[in-house]
Amino acid sequence: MNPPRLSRDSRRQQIVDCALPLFAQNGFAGTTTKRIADAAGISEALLFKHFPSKSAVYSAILTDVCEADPGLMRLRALAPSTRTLVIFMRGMINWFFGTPGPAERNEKLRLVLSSQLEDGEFAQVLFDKVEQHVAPVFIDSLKAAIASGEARASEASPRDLFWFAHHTLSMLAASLLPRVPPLSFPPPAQFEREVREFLLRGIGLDDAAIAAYADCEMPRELLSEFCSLESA
Amino acid sequence: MNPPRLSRDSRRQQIVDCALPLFAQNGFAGTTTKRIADAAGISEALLFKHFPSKSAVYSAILTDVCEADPGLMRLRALAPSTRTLVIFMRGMINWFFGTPGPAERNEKLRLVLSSQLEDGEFAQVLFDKVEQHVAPVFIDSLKAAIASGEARASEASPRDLFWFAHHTLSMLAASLLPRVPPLSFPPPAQFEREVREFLLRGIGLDDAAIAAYADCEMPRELLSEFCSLESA
DNA sequence: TTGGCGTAAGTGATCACTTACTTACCAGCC
DNA sequence: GGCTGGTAAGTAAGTGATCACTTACGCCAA
Repeated sequence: MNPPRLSRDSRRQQIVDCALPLFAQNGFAGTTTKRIADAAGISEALLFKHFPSKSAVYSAILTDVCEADPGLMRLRALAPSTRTLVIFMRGMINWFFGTPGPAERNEKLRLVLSSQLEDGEFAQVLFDKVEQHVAPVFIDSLKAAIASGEARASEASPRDLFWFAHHTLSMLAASLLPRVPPLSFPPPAQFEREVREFLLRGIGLDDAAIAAYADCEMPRELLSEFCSLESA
Repeated sequence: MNPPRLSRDSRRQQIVDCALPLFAQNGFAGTTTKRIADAAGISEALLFKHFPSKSAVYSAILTDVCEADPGLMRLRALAPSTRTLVIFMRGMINWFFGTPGPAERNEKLRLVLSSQLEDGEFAQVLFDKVEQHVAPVFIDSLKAAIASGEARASEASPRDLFWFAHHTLSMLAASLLPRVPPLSFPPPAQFEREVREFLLRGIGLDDAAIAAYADCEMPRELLSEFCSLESA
């Protein structure tokens, strides 16, 4: 009958887990401590035994989301090449629009957008991580593609091009967040082809190279790596 | 000594004008009716004489922002061409990053992002307007560019390509919203060149055409048109 | 004189957060 | 094993502040 008594750590983690979707859905101001406590199945008093303030819960969520540094070494181990570049781009598109349940991804998107509407601190931490761990794969491969003649050089640095592509995908995903999306796009498979071509052309890849690697399959393991990786 | 008594319409408009930056900055839940009243220099009671609820003020803002249908006819009157396409793209980039005070633009950006984090209704209305009044210029010119051989056809429809470009710019602008932006980019002039090249390449424009129209000046009047137009 | 602009002073509800208290668990001692 | 005391998990019932929103009334121009 009684709910189980949890250890300090697991209770704290449970609160964070329960609060995450609430903050993501309703924003900081729109989320009440009562609703967090209810979601966790505890009293507000206990919530404040674990966290000194509502802000502390929010901060704990943000640092939590920034954790998790999975096997990105495997992706970094891939030799920089045009093929890796295309695989990378497909992986990134897949992360934003792919199948493995939009819940977690949408929560992160919402947190980033909320952060940008506020002080941007969380976005900064997250983008730093992406720039350190994700972007280099793209950058090295793009350089390799240019060197091999399969891509033209750009006005923009590979690093800037990475963020252009990343931001395009972020905003597209954001526009699909509402229950009734404000814009309609083609079905997933076609949509993926469209976006991929747009981005690969944008970063200077030649049409011949785009066509050549159009059907290279995503290594399954790498694809899943990518999903967890983007959360780094 | 007494504050001036305003007519119903002008008072109502004043309230909307004062509330807009508050909602844009703090979101719906984060904005209190007291702060709106203070910003307008009136009592809360008067606020509720003009609007039945806080939500009504918000709705009035959104419909207000969606109004204003300026001389977009002049832009539509431009003959569809590769040159018009490049001018259009520069105008769009300029609207997102240009000089005429980021205040108004940032407010609209914040409202759109907030809307996407909530029900997306406002974003839908705004995007509908853009698709009706802004996108056709782009679409027709891109078709013309393809027909003239200066652009390659894409997997994506010109309409989708327009939104890809628009979303890229939206997210870039959104990432620059926080006081301390989470990402740093080159100085404006260089940044504009980078983004323009990325987007024009992305929509399939040939490098030769990009270079050919690289220095075509923005007609001043059209540029300002564009600014007010994007709010349509 | 009177209709509508305008406000002072509230309303109950809900906010983040506390206080005072009970309950379960687990030592260490007999 | 039982008994027990200390500690931490957990809660009921608040706190004053602030929320969105009202009521009752003054005031001024037409």
